[in-house]
Amino acid sequence: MSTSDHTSIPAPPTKTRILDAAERLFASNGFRATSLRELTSAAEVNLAAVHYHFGSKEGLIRAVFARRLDPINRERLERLDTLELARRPGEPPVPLAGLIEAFVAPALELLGHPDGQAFPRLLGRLHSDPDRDKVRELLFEQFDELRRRFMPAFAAAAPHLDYTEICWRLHFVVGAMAHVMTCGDDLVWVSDGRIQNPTGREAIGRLVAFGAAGMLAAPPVR
Amino acid sequence: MSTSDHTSIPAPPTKTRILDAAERLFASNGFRATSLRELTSAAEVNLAAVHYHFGSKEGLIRAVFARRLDPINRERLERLDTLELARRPGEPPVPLAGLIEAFVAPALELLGHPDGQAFPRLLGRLHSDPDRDKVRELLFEQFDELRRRFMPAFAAAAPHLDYTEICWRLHFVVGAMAHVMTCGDDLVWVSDGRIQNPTGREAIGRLVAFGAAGMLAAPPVR
DNA sequence: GTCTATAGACGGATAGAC
DNA sequence: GTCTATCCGTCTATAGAC
Repeated sequence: MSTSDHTSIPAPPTKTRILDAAERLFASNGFRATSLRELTSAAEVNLAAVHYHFGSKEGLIRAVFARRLDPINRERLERLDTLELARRPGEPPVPLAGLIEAFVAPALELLGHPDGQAFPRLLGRLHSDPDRDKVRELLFEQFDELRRRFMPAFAAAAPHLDYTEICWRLHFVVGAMAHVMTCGDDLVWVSDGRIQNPTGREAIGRLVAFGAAGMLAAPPVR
Repeated sequence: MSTSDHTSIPAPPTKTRILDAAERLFASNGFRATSLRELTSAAEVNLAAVHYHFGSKEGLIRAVFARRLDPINRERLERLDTLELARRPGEPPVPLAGLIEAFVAPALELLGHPDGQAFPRLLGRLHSDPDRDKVRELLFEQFDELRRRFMPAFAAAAPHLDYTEICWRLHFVVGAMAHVMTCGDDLVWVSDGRIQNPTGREAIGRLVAFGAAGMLAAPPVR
């Protein structure tokens, strides 16, 4: 209070400035290709501040993921709760489209959002990134709970498929979702410019329609 | 001839040994994380041989992609030729499932193949890799031809969709395909071990069934 | 074509003053 | 909490002998 100017917007604290710059630079250039020197210059903080606040470069990337992923996965589970609580016993199971939307929407909604706009690239790339083991333990707990909650719901909603076929098709849905998060630019290219700035909202609607139809298809002959 | 032992299998030439090691290491650890020292040790060649044969590390990665991608994309176009030539004028268009298979099979078939087994990881990650610009020019020409040939075929096969909707759904199919190529391990995990060593053949059949059903779905309401 | 040796730059991490 | 200065390892690339 003593030295602050009560009319100016205070600059975010050092820790937040580092996280913001890290999210943006890791998303666009990758983890390994982003040096701490480049990162701290962009954040306008001292090089040593990263080690003070996060211990190491690896600790920083873990913090970057934790900050965004916690709320996303919490919302996924809350949406699933809502769907399941709205269903009375004896009624048909929660429909596939609802389950898919509960899973993909919380992640894709960040696409158009000004805050955390860069994070989807990072999250989508996570699945194929060679550095994913740096955040593996962090993610494992959360994703394991997602799996425990969503898999039975999908099994009930798709009684025409055996368990392995459901896994395959969810794998396809996750791949499509990740691709939208990482490669919006490719969409501009394949459409020859007819698609511009795809928003999270339209991505969600289209992916839910596509994914639900794919999940509903008869299983392929062996 | 003068010094070779005619009873032993000759070791592959230096250039091939470098390409093989590079493909394997780039696939598992990524481009930036793989040093030329590690690579040349694994290939049992001298460090300077990379620069002699490929000019630079960047030239090497371009050569790694060119070696595998040329035949894959050639086969995609040949399969499309076959489908279109088998169709007489006046008959219904080439079905969606056939088009999807023509596109995804040549890439996914490498999954179980002993030679070039590592390449799919590399290819699948390509879409989201921050280093993709290092091979962008190389890929652009080939993918542009794929787009020119496949897009009209999909448009004819999916008259219920407008052009942008087709682009979105192909984007989903490509994402699913890429995810299968990079993340077979995830499939083992989500299925709780019930799926082991997914082969290219079963991936193709399942993805074609899923993707064709997704493409056939009615477009979502705006 | 293949090797050794080394240049030249950059990386993450840390000590210690303030 | 923040800063400067620096350690020490690793990297790509190249020069030049063979």
